[in-house]
Amino acid sequence: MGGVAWTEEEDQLLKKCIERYGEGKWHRVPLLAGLNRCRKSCRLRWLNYLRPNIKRGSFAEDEVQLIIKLHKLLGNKWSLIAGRLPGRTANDVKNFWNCHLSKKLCARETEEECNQSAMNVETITPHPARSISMTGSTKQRTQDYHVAPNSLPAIKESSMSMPFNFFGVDQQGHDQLVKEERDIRVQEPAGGLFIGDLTTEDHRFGQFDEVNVLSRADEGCSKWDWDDLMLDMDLWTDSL
DNA sequence: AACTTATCCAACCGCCGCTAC
DNA sequence: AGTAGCGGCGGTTGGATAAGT
Repeated sequence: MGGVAWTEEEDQLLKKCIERYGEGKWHRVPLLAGLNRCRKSCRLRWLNYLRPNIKRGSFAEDEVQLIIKLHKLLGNKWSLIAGRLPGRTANDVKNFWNCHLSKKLCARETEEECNQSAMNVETITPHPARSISMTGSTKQRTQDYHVAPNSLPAIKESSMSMPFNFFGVDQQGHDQLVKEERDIRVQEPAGGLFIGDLTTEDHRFGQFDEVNVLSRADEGCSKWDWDDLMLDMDLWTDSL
């Protein structure tokens, strides 16, 4: 291996130490646990191997698809990608990518490039059937999203009191307040971060070709980062 | 069976950003 | 403002194992 392998005894010592003192303060762990390992080794061993609920074994097809999608959006941000795959560690995801996906995708891309140039076909981006644009209060960013009805992700328990106003754009191009929502429910941290109440099934949205979601700047920002929010909008819409 | 090559993955290394002083 | 210490991250390494010849 890359270094000296951990023994069963060392694992037990580390596990007991974390159970007793909790995670964090890694600089103290070697001393507290009585281990002849550096803080980084202890942290890594815990995060990648000893931590409860770590999923072992091969990646399921849906996990693979999610990794590909996330990597497209985030690049080599393994910890962020792993954060959205319950039970998977950043190291697992990174290894899996390096061993399996990078080669596979590279081969596929080369093949596609050959096909493209051979056929001289122009790629056409489909026009969204219905779009949603979002504007954050702290980081201005607007983008159109394709939203298909009845295909929204499941909502898990969590919430943030971030006020949003839903504006519909009518046929004359005028904004109309459709809905005011305070509690935007989200899924976090491991399974992603989705806006829960943004639903085109809402009959009030049906009359509009476009819905704008605007946070109210006067209320400040929540603990969730807009980048996360936007990422999940990307994921959500990309999967449709 | 013996050897070589490829693949997997745990562990290490160096860097970065944050925080406290 | 500068610096040290820390946690965290991504890239890399190299031993173990599987697959191929």
